[in-house]
Amino acid sequence: MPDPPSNIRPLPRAFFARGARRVARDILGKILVREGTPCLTARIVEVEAYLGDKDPAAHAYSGQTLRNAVLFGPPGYAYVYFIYGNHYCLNVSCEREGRAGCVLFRALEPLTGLEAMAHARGITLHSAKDYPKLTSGPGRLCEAFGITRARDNGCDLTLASGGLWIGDDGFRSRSVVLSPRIGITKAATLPLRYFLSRSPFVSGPKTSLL
DNA sequence: ATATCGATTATCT
DNA sequence: GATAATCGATATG
Repeated sequence: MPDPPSNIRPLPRAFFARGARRVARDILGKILVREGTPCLTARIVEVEAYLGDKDPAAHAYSGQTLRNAVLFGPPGYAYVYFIYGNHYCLNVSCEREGRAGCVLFRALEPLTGLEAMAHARGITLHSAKDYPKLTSGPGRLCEAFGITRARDNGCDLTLASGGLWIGDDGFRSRSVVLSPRIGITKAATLPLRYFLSRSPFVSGPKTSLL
């Protein structure tokens, strides 16, 4: 059974046409969907906001290049980049054309298609304690969903027909907390990482600020 | 639980 | 030529 996402509606473009911090906070609890057989779905539990050309930690900081061009386009599109010679990372563009804010996906709670995700990750699921190894971490979630730059960069994440999209099933997030962003050296103290403090699928420390 | 380190390549200086 | 929005393995407390 292909697990059709019957009660999941795509988020409208207007959702993404806001500042990266608000999009980051509100996108927690939404669902990342990869159409296919089976359909892969997972709830977003950890993200980071990147603020565009004023943010020293953002890829847009030094202006537009071929690599980061999607960030300077309209909101709601996938920016996928390759890092450390090994991993892809997924972002969604925010704000509006010419404004390069975005949100980085850091961790998901897998909902459907877990065996397919495990296969894509090259691991075997022995018990529930293996589930976080599927999608906890920016590189891991991309591997689980088969996300690559060649395949998904520039994809419209508001279109269910696009193969990769972001949906809302009415879930209301509890206990959203903030912390500094992970793995960066510039602007490393700003509290721009958003996560659900109750979720066991969050990557990295669960100590919050504020 | 936290710390350190090697792998591996696109992108930019 | 240096760097990087990471991961997995290893070491140590």
